[in-house]
Amino acid sequence: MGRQPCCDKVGLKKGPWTSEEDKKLINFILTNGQCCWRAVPKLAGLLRCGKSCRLRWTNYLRPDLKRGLLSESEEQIVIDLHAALGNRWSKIAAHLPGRTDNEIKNHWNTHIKKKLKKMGIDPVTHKPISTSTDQEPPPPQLQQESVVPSHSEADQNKGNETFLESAIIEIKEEEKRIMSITSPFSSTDNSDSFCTDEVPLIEPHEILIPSGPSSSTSTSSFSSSSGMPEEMQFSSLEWPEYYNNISIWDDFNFWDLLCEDGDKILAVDPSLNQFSRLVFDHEPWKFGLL
DNA sequence: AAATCGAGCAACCGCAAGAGA
DNA sequence: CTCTCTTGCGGTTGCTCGATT
Repeated sequence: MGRQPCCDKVGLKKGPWTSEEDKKLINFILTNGQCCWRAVPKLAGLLRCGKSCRLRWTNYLRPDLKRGLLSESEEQIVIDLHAALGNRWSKIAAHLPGRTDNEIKNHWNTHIKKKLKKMGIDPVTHKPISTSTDQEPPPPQLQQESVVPSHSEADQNKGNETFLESAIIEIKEEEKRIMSITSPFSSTDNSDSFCTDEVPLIEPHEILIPSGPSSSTSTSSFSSSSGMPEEMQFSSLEWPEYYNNISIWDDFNFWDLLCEDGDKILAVDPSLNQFSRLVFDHEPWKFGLL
């Protein structure tokens, strides 16, 4: 029998995505939402396989993604969850909003692994690396807590502990539930599980606008529960001059966040000190002052 | 200044699970 | 129940870029 490959590889493009491809994919998903990924490339006019589109969206284009390195506290959460769950990156990522499993996996392999080894901790077992074999290993959970290093963020970690406990308990319960399934009818309750691929249709009120370090007049979080926050509306003073001259698609890496609000899209430019905002019609991808 | 090396990360691959016909 | 299709996940690869020689 054999599985059908995810795509007909003949004539399909591979490798890094161009901004033009990104544009097409974002345009399609924001216009139509996520549907059958296999159909996306065809409908969006992309010479990619659906899997590649899904990955690109999930790991890079999704509007709610955080950028940059994981913070100390996030790193600590990853370490603790990894101690409890192992390499279940998607489960770990589910407890770190705005982070993807791929990102966490990469960060683990490039940063955390080294860090733990440097500290004399085996990144696989989370036990102290020791040459002696007669050392009695502590129970897994207690042990992983004991080897986790304390640092200047201890206070924050205290807060994380309860978070982690509940996260781990939640996952354990989910596992128990799965294990205890004896009838197919009991498997339908997965409403409490969170999947990183299920969040593209983010509501405006769910988006937090990060405050820039020197934010003064125009940075704060959404607090309104519906519609476009007033603060996201443009004043001509906030409009960066260069936006009038560039194509947003030439390089939209400057996007930090965007969200749909009716037929509008909000985007934030973190490269500017004051997180200037732009609002534009996403159909037909022209933007300007409102 | 050029060559080499290594770290970091985006993207790919193959397998497994889920869903529906 | 079986088969097929789609999606999700984790491991791995390979490219890019900065650091070092």
